[in-house]
Amino acid sequence: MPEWIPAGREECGRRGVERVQGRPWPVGRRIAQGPNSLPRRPTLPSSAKSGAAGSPKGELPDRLNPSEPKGVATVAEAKIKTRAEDYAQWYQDVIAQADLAEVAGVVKGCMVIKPHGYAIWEAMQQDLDRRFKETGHKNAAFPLLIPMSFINKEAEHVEGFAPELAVVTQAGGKELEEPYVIRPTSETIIGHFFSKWIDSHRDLPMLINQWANVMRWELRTRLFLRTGEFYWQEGHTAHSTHVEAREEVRRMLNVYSDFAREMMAMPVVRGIKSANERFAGAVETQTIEALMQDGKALQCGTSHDLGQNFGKAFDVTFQNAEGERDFVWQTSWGVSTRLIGALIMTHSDDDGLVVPPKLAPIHVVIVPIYRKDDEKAAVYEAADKLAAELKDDGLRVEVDKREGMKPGAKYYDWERKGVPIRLELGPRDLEGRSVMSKMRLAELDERGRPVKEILPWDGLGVAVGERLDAFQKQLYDRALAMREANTVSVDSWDDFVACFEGSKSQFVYAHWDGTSETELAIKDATKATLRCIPLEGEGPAAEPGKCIKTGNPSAQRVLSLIHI
RNA sequence: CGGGGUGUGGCGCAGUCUGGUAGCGCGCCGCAUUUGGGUUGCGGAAGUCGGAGGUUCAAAUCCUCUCACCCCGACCA
Repeated sequence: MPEWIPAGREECGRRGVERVQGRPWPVGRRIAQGPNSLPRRPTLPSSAKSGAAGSPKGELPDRLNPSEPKGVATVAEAKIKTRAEDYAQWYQDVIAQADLAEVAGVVKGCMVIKPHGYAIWEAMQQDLDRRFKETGHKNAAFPLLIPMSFINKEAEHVEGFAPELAVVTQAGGKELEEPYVIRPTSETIIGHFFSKWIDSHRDLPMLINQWANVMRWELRTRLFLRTGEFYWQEGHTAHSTHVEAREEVRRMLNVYSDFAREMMAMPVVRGIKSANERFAGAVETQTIEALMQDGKALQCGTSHDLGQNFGKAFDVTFQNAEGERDFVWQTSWGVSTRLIGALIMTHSDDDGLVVPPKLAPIHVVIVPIYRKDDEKAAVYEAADKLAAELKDDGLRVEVDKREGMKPGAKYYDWERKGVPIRLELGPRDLEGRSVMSKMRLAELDERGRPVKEILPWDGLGVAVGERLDAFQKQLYDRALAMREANTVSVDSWDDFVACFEGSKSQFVYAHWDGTSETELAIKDATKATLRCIPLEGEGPAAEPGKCIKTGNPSAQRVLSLIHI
């Protein structure tokens, strides 16, 4: 084995290790070696069942990429439908195979988020919570049940939410005098408390966030994307001026877009919703929109300028420095467990879940390889030691000691679950004080086998950290490339219609005359909805033109496409 | 709310038309075998057939009622 890494020193080389915000793994100060700079192990006998050759898995510039060779059907392919075959089924299969969640079944439209899925949500929460606190917000909790009369106080709010309310009419064995609704969102009940808490401009701004579950009785549900009950965070703030409230709306929208980009490795377009798509009761709704692999858009987060609407409905007033009483200016903003759906549809592939390392429940899985009991004991001992060291480096590590399962079966299992890096550790590695490492999106060699690399024990944490960094970046670049490849600007109605022929969908920038009538007419004709009017710096440069539908003047292009 | 469908071991299904011993695959448990890309064999445990009523000597199967969930459309983070 001439290419084998020679035995190294005892220490695991964590000197010179530092942590970076939002990045739990160690990062070496020394220059990162390219992933291909280390020797590759001699080739192993290839299994007859090994999957598709060609088509490097690390690239997915086109969505779906239906021309991708399928190769011999494997067990994995039988368990997960390909995206090209049936995108909706693929989505369900990925969730089932990665053990993220399941349909509750006993409760209509609701889901059970399983530990592996919830861990992703916890990672999201942790980072978002940090960002909220850094921008001055404090967490609080308000009642799950809201008096029906509260919902009725804001005209547009009632109208918007009435159809999806779940109502409690009985409690303690008696009919309630006034029914409660299970919160669909908390503007009303928080408005009530703001009116108690706010009296002076010195009480402002009031910056509150709540982590909670909410219920909206949806007619059609999909795991994570739209369920009867979901988990989210709702920020609620009150300000003394509209200008300050609008700054808050934009600030939190940017928190969301930064989070999407940095943590989820997901590019988003920031924009303003049309009147039709606006939050019920808001003056303006700002949004981040992402393009999924099937060409559809997903609204991933919203930030609302509530104006004084709820202030007036709940009598939230304050006395300003001049001694005059005024209604507060409020905002609200939220992201939900839908983001997990966005994550799946942005990065995952036909082999299962792919998660960016910064949100991955498990960064590294160590698969021990052995034949005999004595080998097993030695390999387990080494695996535990390496795992402990990697954990010391801040990595989330799992040693897969399941008995009666061949290593190959474990490989597939962890790949379906989206673990970014797998380390294979066997007797030969013990001799060489090394491990065989394989990335979740490893390219395939000329013979269709995934490229693996040998990493020495010495400095393993740093080497793994570098690879996780590269993986995080690779995912973002790939997602951005996919979005760019599926974004067009059109100027004529015919070109616009062509963008949505059949089941096609993509990001389309087009001129619109700004009226709801035209927006609805376009939707009727093409199923395409207006996702947002892009903020400055998003999409093509703002330039006047003519509406593709009516020919009326338009100040700038808007983003339109079919949504999920 | 319309349209369609499904309820049978943990999961996926067959059996229902034509009433007569509760079946199959996967999973699970045990033993052996295997282990660097989805081992194999033998043995085993596990089901009030969604619920109620009815017909019958006999009901998963036929009749009536009922409940729940899923999928497709209209609403939405």
